[in-house]
Amino acid sequence: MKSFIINLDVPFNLDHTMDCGQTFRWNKLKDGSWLGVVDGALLILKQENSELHVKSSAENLFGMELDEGIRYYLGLNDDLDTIKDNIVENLKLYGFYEQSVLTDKVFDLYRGLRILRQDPWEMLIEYLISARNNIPSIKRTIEKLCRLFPENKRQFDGIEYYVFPTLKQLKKLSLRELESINLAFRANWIYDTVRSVDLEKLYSLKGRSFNDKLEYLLTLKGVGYKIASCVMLFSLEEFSAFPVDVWIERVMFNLFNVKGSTKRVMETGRKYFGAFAGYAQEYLFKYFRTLQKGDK
DNA sequence: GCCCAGGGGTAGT
DNA sequence: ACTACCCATGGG
Repeated sequence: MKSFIINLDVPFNLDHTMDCGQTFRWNKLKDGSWLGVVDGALLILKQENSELHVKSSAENLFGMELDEGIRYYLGLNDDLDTIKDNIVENLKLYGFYEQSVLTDKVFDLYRGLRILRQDPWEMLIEYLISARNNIPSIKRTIEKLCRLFPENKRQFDGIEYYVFPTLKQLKKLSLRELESINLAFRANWIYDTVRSVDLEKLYSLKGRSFNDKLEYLLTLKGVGYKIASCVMLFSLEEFSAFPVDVWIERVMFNLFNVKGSTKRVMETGRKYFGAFAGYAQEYLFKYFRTLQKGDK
């Protein structure tokens, strides 16, 4: 058990980061702290202004010292000002002045929202579950999937939690067992994908080109442009990836008057927002979704 | 009962 | 390459 404080020397907002739709396994407690399972460890994070209070069940993370591992996971090394400027300038380059003003505003509104460095295998399965599904239901189903493996149960500081199943574990599940946790038509996809995915290949995609990443991901059953983009953006450090879901579809019609196939809208977003289109996507997703829902 | 949800596969153009 | 339709389930 390790407990310490990270002094934040860059803009960071824990609530925005954990509650912008990029992750399904972080949960907020009543006292304002966030609970998550990362690299097999339970992390408890609580932000108090520029202090990030950390409790961890493990001594290190991703083979790094805990402090360094958490900075990496939270994307604290990303230069948010440079990223915002890049996006805003790119929009102006294409003559989208009003859109650049809005994007600038949203970046200020949710200042400190960062893209996490999550696990590619976990993202692949979780976003397969996300297809034509709603966020509360996605979270419940992921939790049920973890609980199919009692051996994955861990305990720390009086809190019980489950680590995400390995490929080997999911391979052992029959189609019926997958269907038993309400995966519906997604059960077939997961059944096929766990039998065809090459994890070594998947992990090696980090550092490859956008097209190389996309090409491989699209070979997996149930993975189309949207899910591939989520895996790339949230776990393969592909910040030009631009996931288009029903919300972003509306946003893109709103901002650029484009509609049509996911591919077409995605390509438009990547072009107009530029190298960090994925960052723009996350901020806009949170902004428009919060607006429509009327909560918070 | 109706509608929708961080979509994708397929068959038909 | 693009489009229309279907896919199961839970929650409002």
